[in-house]
Amino acid sequence: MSKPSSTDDNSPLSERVGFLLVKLGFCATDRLAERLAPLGLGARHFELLSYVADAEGLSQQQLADAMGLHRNQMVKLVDGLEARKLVERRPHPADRRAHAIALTDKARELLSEARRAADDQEAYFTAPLDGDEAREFARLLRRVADHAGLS
Amino acid sequence: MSKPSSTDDNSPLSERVGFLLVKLGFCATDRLAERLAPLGLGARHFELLSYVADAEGLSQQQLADAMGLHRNQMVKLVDGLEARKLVERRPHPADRRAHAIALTDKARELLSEARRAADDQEAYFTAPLDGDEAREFARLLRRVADHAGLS
DNA sequence: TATTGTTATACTCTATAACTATA
DNA sequence: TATAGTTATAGAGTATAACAATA
Repeated sequence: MSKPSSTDDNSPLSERVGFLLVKLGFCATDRLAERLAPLGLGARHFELLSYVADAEGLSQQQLADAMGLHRNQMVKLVDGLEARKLVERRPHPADRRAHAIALTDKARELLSEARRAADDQEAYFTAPLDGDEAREFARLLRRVADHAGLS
Repeated sequence: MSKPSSTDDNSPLSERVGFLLVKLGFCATDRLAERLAPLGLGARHFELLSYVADAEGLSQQQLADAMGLHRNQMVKLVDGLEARKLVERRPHPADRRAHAIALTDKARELLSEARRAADDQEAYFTAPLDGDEAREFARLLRRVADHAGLS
């Protein structure tokens, strides 16, 4: 008894779910980067700004954990955004080793534009789907992502 | 009048389709790499072997086009597989500049194992879905990928 | 003149270790 | 002793330009 699968073992690579996820992932990353480039932001910058906007005052370590990065990588990421006056390293109220990362007003404005860029990228991928399909696609993606521990 | 969307502009990043595609893509790549590692293969090697299995005798340039790579990258990729006696560079029947890439019997055996690794990776992602949902997920993914020009 | 395979180079990303100041 | 931030370094991966052989 084997569980019925949506693809058989000899179906071409280009139709397999696991492989489609890989390819779509690279493509989605590229398309997002394209649309963010005019704003001078990379996908990582956008992600970080979004996290900080959702929860201001977190430490670099906490942000790194949330984004699945090592704290070493967070340093350069914050360096870049701080140099552009988009985030500030403030003294952490509870731990003098840590920085409390905060958004500037300039960043809040830029983030609005970046969200529109992300809307645009999303629309590009959901374009071939009608309303119901797009909602179902989003629901299934969230469920799969959740199960894979991406939350 | 704006088209109804599956997500509104202020929904958290982690629930947005565009971002889920990015994150799931990285995760799917990692999980595939994990399962292929015991076979000594990277995701790129597996992809190349699969393409060659589907159409033997293609040139490196044609394979590079199919995989969305530059021909320069294909050289090292083929080098690695040739060193392990998984592919052969044969004289191309129609163009003396080109190589006709062929699979060895050893590669055909390894490819069977690699496909099982890919099945395993796929099962990991579709685990939270029931049969109907998995089929619908695959259908939607194919449609989106197709529209994004990944075929 | 254009194309295939190749090499070399540089640039970006990422992974790791080590240091400092705090806890 | 462990943790937050930092720095430096090495490795993988990627992008580009150039060259020889052939079309």
